[in-house]
Amino acid sequence: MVPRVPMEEDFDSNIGFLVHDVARLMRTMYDRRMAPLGLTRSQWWVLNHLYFHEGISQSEFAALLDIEKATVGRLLDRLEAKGWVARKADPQDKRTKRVYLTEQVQPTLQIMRDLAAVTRDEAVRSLSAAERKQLRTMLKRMRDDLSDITAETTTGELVE
Amino acid sequence: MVPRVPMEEDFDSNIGFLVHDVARLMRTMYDRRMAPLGLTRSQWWVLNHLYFHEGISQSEFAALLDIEKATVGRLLDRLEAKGWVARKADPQDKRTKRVYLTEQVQPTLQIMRDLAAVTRDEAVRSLSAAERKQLRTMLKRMRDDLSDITAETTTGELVE
DNA sequence: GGATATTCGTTGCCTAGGCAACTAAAATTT
DNA sequence: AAATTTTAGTTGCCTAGGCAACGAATATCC
Repeated sequence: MVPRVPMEEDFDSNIGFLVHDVARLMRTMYDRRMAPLGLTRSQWWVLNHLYFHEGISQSEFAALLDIEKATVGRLLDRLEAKGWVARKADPQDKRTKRVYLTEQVQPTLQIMRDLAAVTRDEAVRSLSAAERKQLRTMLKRMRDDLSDITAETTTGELVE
Repeated sequence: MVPRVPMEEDFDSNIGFLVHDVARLMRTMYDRRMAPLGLTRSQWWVLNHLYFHEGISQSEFAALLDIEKATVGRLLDRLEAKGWVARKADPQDKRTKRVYLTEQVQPTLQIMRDLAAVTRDEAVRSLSAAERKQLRTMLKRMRDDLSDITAETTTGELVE
């Protein structure tokens, strides 16, 4: 039996939709600002992770980013087309491809980080330092919980 | 001059990406659970708003949801195809179409709300009541700030 | 060692969302 | 009143993301 919540008051304060909304607004802002550089936020996200995990396989990468292999593959297609990323065959395993950053992406990466910082600051400009810290903590806990649940329901029974 | 933040430590705690991640995980969970009912979260979002604003025009609707007219239009296409929504011509203005819920969507709406509540609870299950309240407050402030900035930069000069 | 499982990456098909360009219609200016 | 501008909605093209199915390659299990 699910607890019934009165929709009318809960509507605008629904955490799910608030998160969704804030994420969408931030994404749009990032993307709009980064568009002149020909880079989306997701692409930047990929490049940044790659910076710390050069030579990772696509499957490992998908697990790391917690997105589908197909999504990673297509993100890499676009990045490779722009010459920012290179896929190299693994000598041990003919199935796997390992991913590397190219030289020419480095300057772009730096600009991106700076632009991202600006946008991020705008999003949290009305939050105090203490609030930001709290927010981070809460979001991390939510993310970790959700990751666990996703993992459970993906690899096994659904909800019951 | 943009302040430089060391990426390594900031990476996992980047509020922008945390929000993005949590939003994605919640969306995926919602959608997965709602898939058997043939409804996505965005569609449910639209239907729920419509419940409180029957007869709204598509442009007003886009402004209300803070998404593009094109996006609203296509969401309505799918919902109309499923018979959950009806577009009717405005008698005063031949350009505008007004949107209404159909009868047969009502039971689905109720089920959706219950399912959504379950998923939402899972996402915040490790947060105390006080924390949830704080989180809501902060997210609202972020959303409102971002909305303002988006409105500014959309209708006028960019960043400078 | 051969049959079966699993894994890796791709492809196809779906929704969602943004931006830009367009048409029709209405509103405003001159 | 005619010309211009604005508005409403659609369409096209793009990225992102999920799920499912697939072929090739590897692992595992008799």
